[in-house]
Amino acid sequence: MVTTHRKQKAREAREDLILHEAQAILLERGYLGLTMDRIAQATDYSKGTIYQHFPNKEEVVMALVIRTSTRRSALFERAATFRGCSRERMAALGQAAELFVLLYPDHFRCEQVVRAASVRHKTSPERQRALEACESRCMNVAKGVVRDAIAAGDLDLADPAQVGELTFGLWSMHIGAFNIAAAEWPLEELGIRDPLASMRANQHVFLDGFGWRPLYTEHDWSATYARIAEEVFPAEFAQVRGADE
Amino acid sequence: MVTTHRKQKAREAREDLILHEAQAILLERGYLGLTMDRIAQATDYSKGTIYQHFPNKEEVVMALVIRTSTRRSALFERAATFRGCSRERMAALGQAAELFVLLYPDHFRCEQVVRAASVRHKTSPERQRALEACESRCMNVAKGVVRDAIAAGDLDLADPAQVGELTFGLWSMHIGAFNIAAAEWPLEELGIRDPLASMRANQHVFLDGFGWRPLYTEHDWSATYARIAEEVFPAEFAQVRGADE
Amino acid sequence: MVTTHRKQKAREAREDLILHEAQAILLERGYLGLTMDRIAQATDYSKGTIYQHFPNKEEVVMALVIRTSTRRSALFERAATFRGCSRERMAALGQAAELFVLLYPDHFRCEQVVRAASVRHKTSPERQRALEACESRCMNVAKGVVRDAIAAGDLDLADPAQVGELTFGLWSMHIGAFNIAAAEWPLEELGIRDPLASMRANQHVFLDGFGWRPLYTEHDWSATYARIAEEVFPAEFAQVRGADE
Amino acid sequence: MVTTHRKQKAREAREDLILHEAQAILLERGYLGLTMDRIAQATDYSKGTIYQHFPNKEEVVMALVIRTSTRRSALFERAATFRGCSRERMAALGQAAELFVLLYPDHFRCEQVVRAASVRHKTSPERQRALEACESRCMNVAKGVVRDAIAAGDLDLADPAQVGELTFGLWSMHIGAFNIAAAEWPLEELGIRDPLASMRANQHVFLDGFGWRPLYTEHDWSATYARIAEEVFPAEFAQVRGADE
DNA sequence: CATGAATGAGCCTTCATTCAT
DNA sequence: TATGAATGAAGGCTCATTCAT
Repeated sequence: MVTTHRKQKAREAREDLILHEAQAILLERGYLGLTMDRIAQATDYSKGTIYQHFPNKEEVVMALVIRTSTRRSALFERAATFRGCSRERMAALGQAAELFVLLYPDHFRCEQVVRAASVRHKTSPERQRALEACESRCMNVAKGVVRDAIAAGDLDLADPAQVGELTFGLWSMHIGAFNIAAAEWPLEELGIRDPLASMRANQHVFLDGFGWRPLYTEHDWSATYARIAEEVFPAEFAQVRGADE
Repeated sequence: MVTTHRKQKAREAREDLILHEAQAILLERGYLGLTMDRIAQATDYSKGTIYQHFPNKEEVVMALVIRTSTRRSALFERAATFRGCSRERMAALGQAAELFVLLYPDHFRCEQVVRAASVRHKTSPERQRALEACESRCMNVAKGVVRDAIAAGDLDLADPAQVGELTFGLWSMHIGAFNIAAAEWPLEELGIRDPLASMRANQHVFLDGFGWRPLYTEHDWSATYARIAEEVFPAEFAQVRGADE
Repeated sequence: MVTTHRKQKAREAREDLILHEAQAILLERGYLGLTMDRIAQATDYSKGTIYQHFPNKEEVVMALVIRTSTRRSALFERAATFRGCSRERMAALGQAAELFVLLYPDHFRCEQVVRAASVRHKTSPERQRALEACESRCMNVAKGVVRDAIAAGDLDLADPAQVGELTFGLWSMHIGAFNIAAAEWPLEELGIRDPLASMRANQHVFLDGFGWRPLYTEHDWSATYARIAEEVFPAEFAQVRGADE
Repeated sequence: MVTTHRKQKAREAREDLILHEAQAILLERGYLGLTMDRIAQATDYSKGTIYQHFPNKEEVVMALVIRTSTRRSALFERAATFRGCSRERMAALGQAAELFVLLYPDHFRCEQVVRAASVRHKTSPERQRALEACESRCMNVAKGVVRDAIAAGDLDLADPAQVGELTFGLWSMHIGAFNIAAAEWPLEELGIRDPLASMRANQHVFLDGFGWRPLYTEHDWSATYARIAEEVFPAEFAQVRGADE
């Protein structure tokens, strides 16, 4: 029993090491540059051992994405606990999303890889479901905040179907902004220096469009953001700021 | 002379065929599944012939994207000529973007491929510039309409820099929505059936947030859309509708 | 008749152009870098036209080598006419060999290529014979001078077979020195700065070893070399010196 | 431990086999005819396995040359230990060079290949240095004997720089003679039947030219050569003679 | 005659995966 | 259970040569 348990722990540690190194390679050399040989070399294990953990290369990348996505939904769930009015809580969600991007700046590219049908379909159904679950959790957290806003009278939606639509709008702005930023599009031509800041501003405009109270002009948002950073993500912000210097 | 001309035409036809088949393969099997061998086989030409048209695989994809992107900027430029108030003209631009997606539903994925630096940097500088030019044209058309709105008093922006930000917002919603749709994300969970329609609604909310008049509730937009379809894109709409049936 | 003649001249001019460009390519990019495509492009003729002059790539290189080798034997024959004693005439031959290297510094590499059996055997027997004839002429000129030396009493050889041996000795020193120089061997380690000068000195030592009079120490060789340059190769030396500046 | 050792040996055996077959192909079909495919086929290994030993074709040839060159410098070093006067020791060096040619008749052509800059520059710096080291050792051995001759009063050189020149002379005769022989030049025309013997004779003439005592005519060289064969290279001569029959 | 599009064998190299030790 | 040698299909690309126009 004890032995089994110890072995189990060793196994997990190994798996973590593999994923850690795989991620580093993926970021440095791209998906085509990620080879089982290189993972073996980086981890100091043999190729055979790698294959005992992951039946193929696709599963490695999938596991990578799931691991990070799990952290994202955790961030979202923590953000939703922010003690504030509904729109403040939604701002906390936005903060979580931004924070996630800062913490895992390359996850986006990894996820794109797994999104390619040719890759995803080679992975096990369990892992596919695990990934979907991560996403569901994020979206449901967001929907919950929207519903709370309606319940609290902060937001009036003509149609309950708009709950999903609003969420979709925020989400697509987020995804789109990162896509654009990652793709080396000529943002200077638009006068955009800090895509993250612009995106945050635009999301507020969008929520104002829905009439979600308090409107952007009715509230001291910088105070709210300071509180979010301090009350919900103190450790993460410290980490992000530390990396900056 | 005549001979030269005929040869030139044959060459172009060949190039078109290659691009056509390459696109089909790219969509079916992804970028990694697109090989020069397969292009050769699909076009019934030999590999050598393919290489006489395109010096490498990356240039094939690049040519593909440029060809379609050129059509997009043409659609945008036509949309901007719509005779209506400023927000109606912006709606025409949105219409152009939607139309483009319906006409070339797969362009989006192709473009993603070329966006990857590792691919783009292998193509000739001329092609790179050509692609950038397409994008610039689209963005400048959009910025022009925003500026016209300000000049006409339909829109008040606190800061002229917001011209770019507004454009960026619409654009990122557009890109994000298609990314999400293309990635087989579980949109049903959000109750989204028609991502295009949802995106259009969200963009109106966004513009309302900026106070761009006439607001969504102040105007008969379905009449406007009907006019756009009829006056600016009659042929295209016929084609799209025809494909539906 | 006249037409035929004119055509013949045009044909030869074209052939010269082809060889000229082929040589340039061969030198710049090596044998593997010499392609029929490049020759066609450099000459502004089509590939088909090139093939009407030379049935394959090997023949091009062969023709190249023969053309230059012919010039070498011409230099040798002229050198042998130098009016001086036998050893001075042999010095003139050495001078011719050096001059040739200066005039056609890359011929050596071209010749190496043709020497490879795999290349030579693809060329026509006539061309193979033509190349051998060039070499024979050079060697016979040298042998003639040796025989003249014996006849004049300047040289005593124990065995008439040594006529060939002496020639072979000079020749191998020549070839060897250029091989070594061309191969980027670390000559500095031997303190050799100017392989050509060293080779000339060594050849004199060699002839001294045979007792060919006048010995190196018995004669003002610099005066002889000056006379050779002036009387036999005035134009060539002018050309070589001109290139130096 | 034992396993590691056995594996190491197996690896070396494999490498030897690869080099052996590669050499055969190189000699039969030339450098261009040497392909990784053919090596794989000849060794009955797959191409992938070959690449696990040598990262590219150039390295294969380089390894080939280094392996044999190492043997050459060993022969040289042994030759220099011959107990005799200085000129006898130089004769032993000549003997080593001849022996080497008889033992590895094809090395010469392989070396030519590696000499081509385009090939050498694709190999690892370590291998490049290893090859240079081989050559340096040979040349230094020769220079050492020349210096000993001067010290012993057997040789007077006007200028110490001539130590290198003398070495260069012998060396170039050697290289040149083999180049000529390998290139299927028409040696019969010179009456040369045995290029090796002629070269040896010529080298003696050359040393006589320097006045290196004892001169060719002052000494029983056949006795010296017999002693060299017996005292320094008994095994090698047996091998060479055995192959003759 | 000139042209250059078309061919297709062939080259070097990579890498996911298997399996004997 | 760990290892890493072996595999071999596949990929991108080149180029001598042919032949219809």
